Amino acid sequence: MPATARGRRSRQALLDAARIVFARDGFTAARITDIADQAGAAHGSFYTYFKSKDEIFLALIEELEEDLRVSGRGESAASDDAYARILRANTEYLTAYYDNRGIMVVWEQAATLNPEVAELRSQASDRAVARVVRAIERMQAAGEVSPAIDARYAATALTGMISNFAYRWCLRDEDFELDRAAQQLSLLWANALGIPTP
Amino acid sequence: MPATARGRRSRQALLDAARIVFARDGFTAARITDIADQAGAAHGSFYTYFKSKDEIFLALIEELEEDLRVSGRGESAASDDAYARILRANTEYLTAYYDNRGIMVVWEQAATLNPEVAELRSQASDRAVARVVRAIERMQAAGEVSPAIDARYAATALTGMISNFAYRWCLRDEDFELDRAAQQLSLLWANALGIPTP
Amino acid sequence: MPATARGRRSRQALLDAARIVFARDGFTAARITDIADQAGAAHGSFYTYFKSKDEIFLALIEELEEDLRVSGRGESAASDDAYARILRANTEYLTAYYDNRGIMVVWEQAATLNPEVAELRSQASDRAVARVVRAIERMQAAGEVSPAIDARYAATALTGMISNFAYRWCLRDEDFELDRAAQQLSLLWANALGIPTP
Amino acid sequence: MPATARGRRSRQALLDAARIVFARDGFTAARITDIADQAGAAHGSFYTYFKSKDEIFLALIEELEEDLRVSGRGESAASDDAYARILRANTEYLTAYYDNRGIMVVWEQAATLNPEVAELRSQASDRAVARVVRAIERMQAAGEVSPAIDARYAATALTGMISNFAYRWCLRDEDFELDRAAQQLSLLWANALGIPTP
DNA sequence: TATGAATGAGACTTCATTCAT
DNA sequence: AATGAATGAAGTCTCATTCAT
Repeated sequence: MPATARGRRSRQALLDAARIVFARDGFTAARITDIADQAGAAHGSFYTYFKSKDEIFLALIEELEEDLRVSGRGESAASDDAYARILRANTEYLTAYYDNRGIMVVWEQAATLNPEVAELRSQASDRAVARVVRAIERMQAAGEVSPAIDARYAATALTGMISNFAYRWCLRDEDFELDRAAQQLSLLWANALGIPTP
Repeated sequence: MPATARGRRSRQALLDAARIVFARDGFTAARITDIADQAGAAHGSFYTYFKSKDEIFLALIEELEEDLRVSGRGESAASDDAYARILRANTEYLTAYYDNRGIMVVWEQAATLNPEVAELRSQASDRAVARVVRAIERMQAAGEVSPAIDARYAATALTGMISNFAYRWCLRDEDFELDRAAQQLSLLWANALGIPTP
Repeated sequence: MPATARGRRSRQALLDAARIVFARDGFTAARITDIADQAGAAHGSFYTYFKSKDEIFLALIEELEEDLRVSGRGESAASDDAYARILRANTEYLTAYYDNRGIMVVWEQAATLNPEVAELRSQASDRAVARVVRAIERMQAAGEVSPAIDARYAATALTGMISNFAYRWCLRDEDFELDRAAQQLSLLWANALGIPTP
Repeated sequence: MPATARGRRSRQALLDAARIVFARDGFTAARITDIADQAGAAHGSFYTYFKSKDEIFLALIEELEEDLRVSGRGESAASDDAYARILRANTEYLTAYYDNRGIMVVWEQAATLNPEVAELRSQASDRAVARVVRAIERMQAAGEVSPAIDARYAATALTGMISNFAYRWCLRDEDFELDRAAQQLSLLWANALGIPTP
């Protein structure tokens, strides 16, 4: 981290610029020059703060995950039933994805190009899968979900269903509505596991 | 198309080489030189048959889709029930994806880089979604699926669930088993729509 | 020269094609492939008859000069006065240039690129200059042209005036009229040398 | 334009190098590499300042025209008669052409290859023609030049006579003398229009 | 002779990264 | 810290010419 306030400002300007440029041009097509220009900095100044295009992208993703995590901190009343929890989680995810759709789509792209980005992407997925695995197993223990369901397969499939839906929606700007999507996806999710729905 | 048999052989050799190189190196890292080398041809010969890396990739995808379509021609006994049809379709899809996993994963990558590839990818998705939309609507008309389900949202979500599962499985070589995956995914799919399962 | 009639036909087809392609694309941009295509021949057949692009161009120029020489054989009545002879020569030159304007313009271009073509071009110029030098000297001997005129400078300048006019006219398709141009240029030419005009 | 003095020096070094290389090798044969080498710069540095060979050539021509314009600013005493003015203009033109003969000859070549260069070339010609047209019309109005002369045809022909003479002279390094050429060409020019000569 | 595929030298251009000021 | 110029590796593509059938 830069020592001076001025340095921190410059670094942040580059990060903000990178978010815009990556979202606009994609990972591959984005050029260091463009990011520096967008930040109002000289070409060479970029390297004062980041070693490479990959590095700034990783920093950007970290910042993004921080944002997503904060926005995901909805108050989950203990009294919520299973369906309500699913609905809220899906709504939050879709909202966050849509709000950051430019960079989310590029993240998927960058993950196909850079192993470290791929690793970050995988870890995020894995965390989500693990959370869902635990939830399913808890419900199976409580007799609320059939033992015929394999928690790991199901968690992978269902989280993938949500993230892929979000990706397609945002990538091609398809005509879906946020609330309806959250409701329909949650319905499918709950039905798939045999959880009662309203 | 080349006029002589020799020409057709050369072209095919380049396509075969491209499949290997793309699967090994990814779309971006693959170089024309490598493809020509792999095909045992001179550098310039590549350009006798293809104008660019993008063009040969598109040709490769067309060939691939042809292959997938052929392998998808399973005999569907009229007596099949809904679940059996879902299971067979999913099994076929996962099998084909796995058999071609190298190039399938690169296809996803290339789709993020080249608009024409993206278009092909989208069309393939759209066709699958459209098929499932029709099936759901038919079952809704027959009272087998609840009218609370929005066919378009559901078809997008469920096909996405399958293809995303296949992608993650093949991308990271995760420890899933083909038959179990097909069975679990089909179970989730059927449950989600309220279709009876064994 | 090809031994068989078929061979001679092929060679001529290539020459005709070359004239079209060179006139259309210019010397540099014209490709062997295009010439062969235009002639309805295979790419490789070109080399049965010509060693290179330069060679076919030289052959073409020879053919062209033959044509020009034939068309320049106007009957020059002995009774003609000097102005009439000048007018006829200029009219013939401009007519021939205009009729072959596509290739004439390319000839000028090719002369800047290929030494042999430049040599041919120079020889043609030199012949024209030499003819005019002789004519001026004859007229000076006869007291019809002032001895203050240097025949070599004048002949170079006046033939250049005509050919440059033709070049500009045809290159940019400028709005000049053949008869008026011939008349005006001849008037300038005759005046320049002090030869009586009508 | 470069922001720093160092940048401007580098750009100028490339322009100077280009002038040498183009004059030596011609437009087509000149390579970017050679220009960079000649300027003592790295290959890639060329592209810091110019997008292509065409672009640097155009910049070079602009610089050249600036030079020519400056050198053409001879003091024209109002007392000059028509012949004196013609003689001075021709002397200046031939001098400038000869001094820059290397690049002037290449300019003619490049004009046959690049439309933008051709356009610049044409504009320069057109300006010269327009100036002469006005001069002739003025003299016709004053009764000094016969109305039988068509000003546009004559101006095109006479300026072409001069420039073509210069071109041939410099292209083949023909044995002409600057002063004698200027005097002879001016004599022909004046005679052609019926202007009194010494 | 005709064909069309094969070859490979050679030029151009991009842009991430380094460096001098 | 900031600037902007300098570097050069790396890859693409063209096309005249050669060759095998």
